[in-house]
Amino acid sequence: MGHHSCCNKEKVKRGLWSPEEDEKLINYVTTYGHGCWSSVPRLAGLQRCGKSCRLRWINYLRPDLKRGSFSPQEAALIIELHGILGNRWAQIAKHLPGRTDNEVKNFWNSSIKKRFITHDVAPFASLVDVHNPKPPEEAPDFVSLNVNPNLILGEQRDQLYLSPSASVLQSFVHDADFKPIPSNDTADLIHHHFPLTPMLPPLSNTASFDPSWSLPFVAPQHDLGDHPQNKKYHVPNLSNEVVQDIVSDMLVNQIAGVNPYEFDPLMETQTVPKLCEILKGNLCNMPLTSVSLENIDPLVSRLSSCFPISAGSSYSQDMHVATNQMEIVDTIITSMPLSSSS
DNA sequence: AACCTGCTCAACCGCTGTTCG
DNA sequence: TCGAACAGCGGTTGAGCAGGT
Repeated sequence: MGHHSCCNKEKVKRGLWSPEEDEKLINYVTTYGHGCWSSVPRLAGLQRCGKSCRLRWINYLRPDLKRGSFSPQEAALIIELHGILGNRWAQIAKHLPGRTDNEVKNFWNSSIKKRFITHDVAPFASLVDVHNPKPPEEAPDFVSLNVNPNLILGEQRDQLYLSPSASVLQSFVHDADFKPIPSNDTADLIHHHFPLTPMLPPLSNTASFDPSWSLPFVAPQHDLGDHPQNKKYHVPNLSNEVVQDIVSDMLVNQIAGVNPYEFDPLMETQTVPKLCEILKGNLCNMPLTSVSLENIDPLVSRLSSCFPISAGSSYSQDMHVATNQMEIVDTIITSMPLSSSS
């Protein structure tokens, strides 16, 4: 098990980087550029291999790196992209400015993947499912809908059609306050709740909006039509507002311990701590004194609409419920530490 | 207080693809 | 065409930490 060729020539240091080493690397790269990485350690006066220097720079020292927890938008996009690209972390990271493949991979493995493993469920279908869809009787219930044809990663246009994957939508439909329609066709169910809407730019005036959310949005280029085979993939296009709402609902329902309908394995446990951090990160970006109703309005408005009115529930959408919702929001906010991330 | 367990994430490993002489 | 050097990627590891007992 030999080391990388550049590491064999002389004794090199391993393990965590010291601040002094970081400083040397930063000084060298910012002054001269990295050039050939194998020569960087010698020229920068470091007892490291070039590979280690490269990794340290790319994953940690690069000035354009974003720090802190993933925003709900980023989380949603990672889930979405992973459904299409699989474990191609570098490809996924390219769509997340300031994030590294390592970061995305760690986030996935620690926060997202586990909930699927826990329930022995394949989180997303691959592209194969698009091109070789199984007949309905062979396909698992949600797999055929897990592929989102509205998310287009076209190199020609370098633009995305962004809409949540069907799995996310299904989770949303389960979790939010939607009255199920009597249909076994989930696409119909989704379409019932999300009439086709053109893709809109992300909201820029909401507290939960992440300024780095800079993916270009374009109107849908085509419709998959009514062909029966296409129908199963015909997920409506959703505005980014709805994407944000979906993630907010995922957060709120779980944080509040709300389970409006039946137990949903896709939405249970494991992701809660991390998603709490995401919400925390967004809210804590505001000065504490400004955490007012106005600032959290998007979240509150979703709370108002998505809390359960299920059979057997005594809740109704009156002021009492609104008060309870606000108490929960307050609880969430006040329970958060003042700062997050490293 | 001590120990255990699980989680996070920086760093490493080993492989593949690309470049260049 | 070939092989060495290099860049880049995904999988894995392990130190450090937090929370539970």
